[in-house]
Amino acid sequence: MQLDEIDKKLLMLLQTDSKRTIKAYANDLELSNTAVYERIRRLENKGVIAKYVTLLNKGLIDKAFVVFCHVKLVQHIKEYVRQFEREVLQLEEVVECYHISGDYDYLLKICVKDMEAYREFLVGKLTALKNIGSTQSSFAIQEVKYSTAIQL
Amino acid sequence: MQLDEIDKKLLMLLQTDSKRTIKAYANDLELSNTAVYERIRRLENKGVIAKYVTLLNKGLIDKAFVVFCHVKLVQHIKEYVRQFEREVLQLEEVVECYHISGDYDYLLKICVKDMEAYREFLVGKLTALKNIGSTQSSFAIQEVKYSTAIQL
DNA sequence: TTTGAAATTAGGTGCTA
DNA sequence: TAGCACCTAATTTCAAA
Repeated sequence: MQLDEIDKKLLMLLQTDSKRTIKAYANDLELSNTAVYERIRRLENKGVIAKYVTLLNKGLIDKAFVVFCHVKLVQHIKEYVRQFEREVLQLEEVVECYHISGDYDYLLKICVKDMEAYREFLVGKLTALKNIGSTQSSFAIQEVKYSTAIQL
Repeated sequence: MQLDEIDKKLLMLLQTDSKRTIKAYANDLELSNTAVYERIRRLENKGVIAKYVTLLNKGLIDKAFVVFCHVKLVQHIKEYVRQFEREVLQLEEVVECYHISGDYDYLLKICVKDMEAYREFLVGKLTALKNIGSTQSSFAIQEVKYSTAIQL
């Protein structure tokens, strides 16, 4: 997918705030309304723009307790791996999950209310899954940076 | 902040897709246009709704190489810690950074084009910072789950 | 530039503390 | 009676062609 400099600037603006008017983006880019409108349509159709979402303040909705959990599986048979990944998708507390290189197989980011809620998640849901070997939890002491924007 | 069941449903809808019309949310919630409009306004003013953003498809913009980097500082004097955190905020490749418990001090999530770009980031920017002790990088083999939505 | 649709505002009702 | 959440309807603004 080829993006010119205007596309990149536009995408940076959209990543920062998706609720401004097209006219506002057009002003910033020194383009016409229509030109910007068509670029956005094109970027949506090509799939570069994946979705428009609302971000919440975790502190105000009682989900400020963030934990990173490294998970090791017992066996790495394709079938078991697939099953684990399918099950993780269903766990509402898990906001991110990556299959990673290194000592552990997976890294999960979990958002819950507090330590008690995390314990319930860990004992009642995560380690209750088949094929989980060991886990190691790191607690977020502070969120230094959180961004959904990718620099272009 | 007190959220009733309607607020929670509304926030789930907004987290999933922020570009639908108010009428559409109103239909789903079986409320009037105005009632939904005023709830959204209230949630914005209270700060529960932090912002509206556009999410991009990392694969289509050459930033599909995701790395988790654990960082240990040499010294933990408040001044040095603050400086490190200030500098991390300026690193455009770093999309998330958490001060965490455990063997390492920080966990960074980094999005770049490829291994070569990561090497340049690591050598040219991250380990060039003052007070960095050791780092350990884990590469994302696969993104199993990525969500900005928090379950309410 | 125009037009239809959407967001926003205005004005009023009923419930609850 | 004050405050809140909701309604319908009028108005303004914007996306879309």
